[in-house]
Amino acid sequence: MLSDSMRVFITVADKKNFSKAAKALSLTQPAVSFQIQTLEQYYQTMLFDRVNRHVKLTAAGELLLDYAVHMNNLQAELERNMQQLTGHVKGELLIGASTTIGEYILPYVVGSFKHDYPDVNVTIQIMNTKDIANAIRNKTFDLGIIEGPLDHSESMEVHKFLEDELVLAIPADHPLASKESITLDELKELPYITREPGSGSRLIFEQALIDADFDIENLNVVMELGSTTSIKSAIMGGLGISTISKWAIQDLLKTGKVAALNIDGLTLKRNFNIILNKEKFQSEATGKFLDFLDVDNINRILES
Amino acid sequence: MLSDSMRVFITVADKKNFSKAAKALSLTQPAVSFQIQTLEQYYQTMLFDRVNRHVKLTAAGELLLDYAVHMNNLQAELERNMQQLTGHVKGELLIGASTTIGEYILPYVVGSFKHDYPDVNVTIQIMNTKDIANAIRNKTFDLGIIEGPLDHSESMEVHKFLEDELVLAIPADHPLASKESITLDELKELPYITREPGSGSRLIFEQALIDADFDIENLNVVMELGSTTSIKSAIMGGLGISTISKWAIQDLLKTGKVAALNIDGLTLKRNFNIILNKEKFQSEATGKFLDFLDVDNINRILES
DNA sequence: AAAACCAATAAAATTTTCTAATCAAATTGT
DNA sequence: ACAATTTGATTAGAAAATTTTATTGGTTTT
Repeated sequence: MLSDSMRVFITVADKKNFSKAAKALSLTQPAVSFQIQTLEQYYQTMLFDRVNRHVKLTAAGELLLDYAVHMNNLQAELERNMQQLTGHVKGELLIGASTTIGEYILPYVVGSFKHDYPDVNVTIQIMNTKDIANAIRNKTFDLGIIEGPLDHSESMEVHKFLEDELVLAIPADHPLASKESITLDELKELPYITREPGSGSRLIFEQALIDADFDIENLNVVMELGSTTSIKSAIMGGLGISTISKWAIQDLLKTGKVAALNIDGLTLKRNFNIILNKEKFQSEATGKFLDFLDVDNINRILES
Repeated sequence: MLSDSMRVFITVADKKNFSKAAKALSLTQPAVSFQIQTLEQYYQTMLFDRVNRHVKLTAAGELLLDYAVHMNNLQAELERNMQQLTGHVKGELLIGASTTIGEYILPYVVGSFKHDYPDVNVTIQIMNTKDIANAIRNKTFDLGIIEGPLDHSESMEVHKFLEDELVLAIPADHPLASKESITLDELKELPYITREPGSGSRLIFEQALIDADFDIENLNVVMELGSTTSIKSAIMGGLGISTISKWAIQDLLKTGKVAALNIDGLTLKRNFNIILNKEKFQSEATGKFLDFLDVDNINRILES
């Protein structure tokens, strides 16, 4: 166990700001000031230059940080070994996830995981792919699950997760609902609800249309909505139809309220990917969660 | 900085006894119990088997000790680097020394050292060579200074320190006091005061007599005393003469109260040696003290 | 069987750490 | 230039943690 003052020091060095470090540690700023002063008195030297607007490590601060980080890593390693030895897995698990995964898949997975490992505190943060990648790079998050691929980057580890497929969601009482698939010509006639520009689902759909030499202008777009949930509501309200992740409409499919159709000639598949920072020491909780993300296990969970 | 509970844990693991660890840490036994319980609750496992009469590390305890020691070493290294960087040398310095060194040389050396490094807390413990060697092996002491050589041992580092010489101390008003040296025949007639059997000085003297083919029985032993100081008093009281380290009678020589004579045909020289544990990380205080023990420096100090 | 040893526990005292409230200095925006 | 904002230091009081004192119960030793 590292001393508290060291943990505070590492955070300040990271944030370069006493107040922000305090927030990150759930402390008040004076508490942080106090801990840093304690260290500075102990080592009889300034650890930070309090220069306008931000603080900067002194040479002594750099030296201390070096050792502090090293000790912190040792501590993490110890923690993992101890949990493996005793079987008591615990700690924090921070996951960054894209919308569909975070809203429609992870809640069930985490529920099941918490059943097996009740002392692991799981936090799911829903963000876009770029922010997730950054948080993984920073080691702020333990793992990320993104929709689609990641621009290649050093020190990132990518694992395939589930396969996703956009399907055409149609209200169950719609005349076309009984079909297996429809053609692009049939699609043209239907009132289509689209996601906002830049959304991953929209990009996939439009790219597939381009690949199929279909002019997007021919779509009968009746509405643009900013979230999967609002699109689902709109479909249920009979306002139109849309292409949407099969995972996002599991509930509606099960209760028979919507039908999922394929569109002839369009491939709307993509992969969900798990991303990790190779250089981050993984806690036992992260390790167990990764084991848990095994596709067979996930299917078992999502079916029940 | 290691947390307090870790420091307590290391001590208990070392002493295998809560109460003794408490004493070593200047705490009470319940405080130690509390710290260990805190760790055990944190890791959700027993760290010690409380078995009759002593405590024993569990597997989890062994694991923790491993990391605790590693972190402790890192901390010591950090401390040294920080002190080198800032120039603020401080901390504890525990020295084990043989009698003559501890009583007649080190006090002056330490006085001078404290002048240069006031924040280093120096403790001199006077013990016999065997105990000093053990304490160095245990890493309980930072360095030892012994009279005579050390039975060779792995992981021990030996440095030559000052040269010592036993001289015949005679009251200044004695008829022979004006001579440079006396013969063994002359010595036979003088009332000789001896140290207890097993004493280093006595061994050296007797070995020299054997080497010179002189029968010890021929000595006119009038008294046996257990310390250098008591022998000095006895000599001053005119009760007899004795062979004694030249360092031990510096004061009496300077004030002209005794004379130091050589004995023809006897070599009564030996070396003081500094011993260190190669595997112990040396603090900056130890490093600076070793620099201080440079022979030229010592002579300078002892002359003033 | 009595004495000695050892760790656990409970409650009180103490020390350490934290928060709330303010302050002063520096920066930013207008 | 001036008000608003940001940032860390300071101080007093509150809260939390650690430690001590005192005591108990279980072993082992004598």
